[in-house]
Amino acid sequence: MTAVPPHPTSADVARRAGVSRATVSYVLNNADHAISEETRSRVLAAARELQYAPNASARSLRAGRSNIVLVPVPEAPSTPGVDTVIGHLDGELTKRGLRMLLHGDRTAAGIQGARAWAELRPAAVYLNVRRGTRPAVALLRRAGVQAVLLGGVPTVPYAPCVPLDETAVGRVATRHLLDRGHRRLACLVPRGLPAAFAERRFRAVVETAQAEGASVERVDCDLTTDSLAAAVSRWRDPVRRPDAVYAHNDEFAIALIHTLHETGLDVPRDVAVIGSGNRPLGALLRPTLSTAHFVVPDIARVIASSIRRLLDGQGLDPDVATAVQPRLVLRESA
Amino acid sequence: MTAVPPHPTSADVARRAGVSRATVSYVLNNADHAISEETRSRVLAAARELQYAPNASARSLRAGRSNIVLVPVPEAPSTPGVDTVIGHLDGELTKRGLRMLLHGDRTAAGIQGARAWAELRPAAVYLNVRRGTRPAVALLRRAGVQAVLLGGVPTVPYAPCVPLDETAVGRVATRHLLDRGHRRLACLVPRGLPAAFAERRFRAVVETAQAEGASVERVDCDLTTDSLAAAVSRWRDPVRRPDAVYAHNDEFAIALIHTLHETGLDVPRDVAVIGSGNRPLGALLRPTLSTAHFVVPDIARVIASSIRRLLDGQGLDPDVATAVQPRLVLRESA
DNA sequence: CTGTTAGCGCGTTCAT
DNA sequence: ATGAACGCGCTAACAG
Repeated sequence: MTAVPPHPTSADVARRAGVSRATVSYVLNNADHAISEETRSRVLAAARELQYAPNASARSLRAGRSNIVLVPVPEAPSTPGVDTVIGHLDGELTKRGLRMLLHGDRTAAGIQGARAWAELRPAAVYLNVRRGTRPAVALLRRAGVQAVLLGGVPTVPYAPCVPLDETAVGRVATRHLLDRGHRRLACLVPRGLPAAFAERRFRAVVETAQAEGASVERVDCDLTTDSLAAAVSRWRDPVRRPDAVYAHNDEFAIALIHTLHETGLDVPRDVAVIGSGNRPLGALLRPTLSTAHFVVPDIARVIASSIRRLLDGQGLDPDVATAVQPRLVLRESA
Repeated sequence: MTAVPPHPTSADVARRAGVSRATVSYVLNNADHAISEETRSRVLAAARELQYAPNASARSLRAGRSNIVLVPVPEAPSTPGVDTVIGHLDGELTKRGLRMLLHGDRTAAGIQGARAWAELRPAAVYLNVRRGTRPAVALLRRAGVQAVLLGGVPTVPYAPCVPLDETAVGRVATRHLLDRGHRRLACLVPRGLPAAFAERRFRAVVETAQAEGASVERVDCDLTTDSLAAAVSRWRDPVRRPDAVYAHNDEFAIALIHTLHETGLDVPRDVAVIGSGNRPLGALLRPTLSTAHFVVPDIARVIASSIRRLLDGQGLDPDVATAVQPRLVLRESA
């Protein structure tokens, strides 16, 4: 019996089983190649005894490809928590024989990022279009990444895109407020988040409102009592008070409703409020919160299936267009 | 000028620059070996033109190690959102010359998981002790992983541990309630989360309470109006009412306070309430919420520095013990 | 001092 | 069921 080596390789397994490395390889991952049951079990036993784990580097170096889908961790918190999307995405990818790997560096982007991502030679990369610039995509392709899928807007011509528009929740919510006849709107613009994030959402609200001739008061604020109270206090005067507020997300919506109540204003009678994200608390607190949100499981599914399809030489999953539409949940607050 | 190859390798760069592959390698990553400025810039130019990205597989295959810290994505949502920990951890690891990679499969654990993680031959692995069983750790070590750091409890003898005990927030919160003289406690046990998670927290509360001769009513519930209303309705009778409630987390605490108010009970006069997590909303809604929470940035820092130290042949960061202590934030609700 | 040759690391696969 | 070559980057040893 051979001594147990520190880092067992397929050669060690072969030695222990008394066969060649080729045989080991065939037994472990090529069901096609016929190997006698006898040898087969000897190899498996040896592998188990040595706690052999194949070296992914050597394997993908030889194969020239891997089953890795690389996902750079998003830079900013997006509407549905990163947790959720990631969790669902992983499950969907696993079903399709792919392994998700999240790349830690949140700041990597463009060419710099592409170099870092390309080093891992993944089969596919899914990333936000803002980080997936044209040269970045070109570099990834040249490095042998078979599928580069971009998420977000704008849709660009140089790579397939899942047009997941975070500002869409703002548009949908605003359209609802307009449908209810509100013409004097306000929009919270949180300072805590990366500025561009809140800013884009605000602009989407403004555009949607202006198309109907409605006005939008901009309210910069934090998720603190003082900040919101300052904003709300001037709304005690009915002349300066908006009909309805888009609160950016459900946390701010809940905080805003609370602050309005403390100021003596009623929701939705005096001011309607709508959020985004469909957090459970919104369904519970009174008045219950109307909200616009993405359907995370559906989005994860179409992303995963699109990646699978791209690897198989097909196009995007046709369900993408409908899956990325935000849903409106109407409750008491607006 | 050479034609532009599809997957440029160091050989292509060498050809284009008119030098050997060895020279390319020296220029790109061995500052020690002297190369003339002339050649040097030719190589760099060639690399840039070809958008050359080295192959991490080939590199780590040759080197026998990598600078990758592999972190299997946690199975369950833990007290501080996975997002937060991950974000901070990445920053801290980057500072120390390490690259964080998150492994997608949430279900992988034990020997099965270890095999999957070992394939990537990371320099280090950080994972929860529940998934890092003794054989799993052994397999990782045998595969050449230099540092295996476990998080969570219990502390085990076969690997270094960061004793990050999620139930500690429950203990600290409960101790506070006891200090305030409350002896009839209740504890919410959410059904939504993986059962074991809520269960463990509950048991910690019971143990802490019993040590002082206090009782704990168990309240299984969801984050819905009906569920909480059902639990709270019987508390209208002062005889059956607890003095104080540990609500598992801030969302449930907020929901509970809301439900208590609707039932006509005052917080903290009739019932005190305390949560966990220190969510911003808790500081804003009235009554403001007392809460116990982990200091995420500190935890991330000691994990990263411990990994670095383990790789350098030293022991855990001595600050670990203090960093994992939960903090108590006292406000109006308890 | 500058640059090249040669061989390694590990798993896969073709041809024998 | 096996020997041998291959994929790609690193580096010790060596030559000019």
